[in-house]
Amino acid sequence: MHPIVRKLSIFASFTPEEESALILACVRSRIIRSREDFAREDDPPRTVRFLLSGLGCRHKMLEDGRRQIVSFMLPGDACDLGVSLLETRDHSLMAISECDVASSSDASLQHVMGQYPKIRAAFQWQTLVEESIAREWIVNVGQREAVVGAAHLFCEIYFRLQALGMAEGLNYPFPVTQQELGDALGISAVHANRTVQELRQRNLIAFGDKRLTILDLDGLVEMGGFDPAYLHLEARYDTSAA
Amino acid sequence: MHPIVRKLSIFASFTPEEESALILACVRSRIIRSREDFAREDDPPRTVRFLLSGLGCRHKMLEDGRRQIVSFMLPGDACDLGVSLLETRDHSLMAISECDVASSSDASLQHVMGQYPKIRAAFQWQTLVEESIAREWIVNVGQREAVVGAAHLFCEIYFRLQALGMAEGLNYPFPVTQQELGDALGISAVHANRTVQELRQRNLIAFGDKRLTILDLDGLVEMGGFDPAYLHLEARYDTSAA
DNA sequence: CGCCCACTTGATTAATATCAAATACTGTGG
DNA sequence: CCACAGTATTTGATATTAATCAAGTGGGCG
Repeated sequence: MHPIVRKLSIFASFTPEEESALILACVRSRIIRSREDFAREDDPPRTVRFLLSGLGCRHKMLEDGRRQIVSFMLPGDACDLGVSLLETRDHSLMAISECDVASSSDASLQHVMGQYPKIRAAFQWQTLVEESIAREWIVNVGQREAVVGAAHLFCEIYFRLQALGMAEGLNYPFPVTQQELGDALGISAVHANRTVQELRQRNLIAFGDKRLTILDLDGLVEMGGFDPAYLHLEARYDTSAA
Repeated sequence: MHPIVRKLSIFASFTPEEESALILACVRSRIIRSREDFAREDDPPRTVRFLLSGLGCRHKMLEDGRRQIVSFMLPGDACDLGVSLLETRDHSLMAISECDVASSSDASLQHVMGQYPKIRAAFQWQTLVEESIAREWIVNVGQREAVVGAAHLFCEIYFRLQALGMAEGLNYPFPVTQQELGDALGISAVHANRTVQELRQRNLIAFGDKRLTILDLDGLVEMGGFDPAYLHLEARYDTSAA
């Protein structure tokens, strides 16, 4: 199944016609090298991009060189939904692993959404979920201490991949450096290292070789105070109305 | 001007017909007392609400009693845009001051958006800006130290009010307690107090009597590393296409 | 082989939390 | 108007968390 369809199918099921409309709206696809920024702050927002494969992130730099990663993008995620409504980008996009990124014009997406209300709803759903995840990150970074926040993050990625049918057991590719992990959790790389070690010592995870393995899902969920409700992974759209 | 129209007018200008369609979509309006939660996590999302007057916030509680405020809502802000697409709420809404809150059914909003593409675009814009603000909060809480984050927050509120034409000089109503300020910045109430005091000593702000006064806007902007670009306050919609 | 980068470890410092107590402010009933 | 209770703010002392500095280990790869 095409990654975009797979992602939106979390929200609703699509007819073959809708599926092909979705897929046809995405034109070019190009390979982004690992660690390459494929959109920078202040870039004029033109095309709408979709991550087809690999792991990406959104991040913001500060003047003093600090950086905050504000979300991770998984296969099927749209990178710039609706961005034509905004004058400028407010954050950058980076490929963590090598990524396959498709592009689409905003016009053709608008056209598809006009024709298929369910697709419009699905993209709107994706935007809302993204926002919900951002709010949860504020909590993660603002309130949870390092070990707890790390556990929460590992759970988030696991549940999102799981919903895509991409979790291989309790083991998933997670090629982030400890520096990047720190940038996502709002802590230093050194502290990220100690944090990972603590989770390892508690036999909750294994992390290395660019993979994360959950050794004790219940334990990790409890440690992170994780409740998957905010990911809104249940299908919602009334398909009879299509 | 009606608060909702005033807010969306940041994005685009509306014809009288569009304005009245917008206003008519909002039915009941009720007064919420200060500190009252008017939506709780796990509430089933039914109506779409709009803040007409007062100051509100979105917040999330943790099991241990900690709380994170994840955004402030100003007059004209929609509280639950598109929320009918989600099964459950993922955060609560609280009135900080006494608030006037209007309600609307999702159906009637859908109808208005179907009829007036510009209104659809305006609500989409609002959702995107909200998400951008959430991302900036992740940075604020994750990377900036307390004084800097506080300065940044005070700038954010100022620029947002300014865009609504509601900043009275450099002085605006800000009836949050220092506990709430701490909950927004991810710091303790005691530290919030010392933080406020530092900003006062530097002659950047005055804060008291439920108002915030900016004594030195340039200084505050610099202290907070504030760049208003992420608020996306420039009108964008091509009105000739209406 | 040797270099580069990520990871690891230890020691010290800085930021912030927590605990505790005192002071001011707000509204209310008498 | 005053006394009072309750809440918010302020201050000080101490504890914890995480940052920084510095040095060492280890693997992957030209």
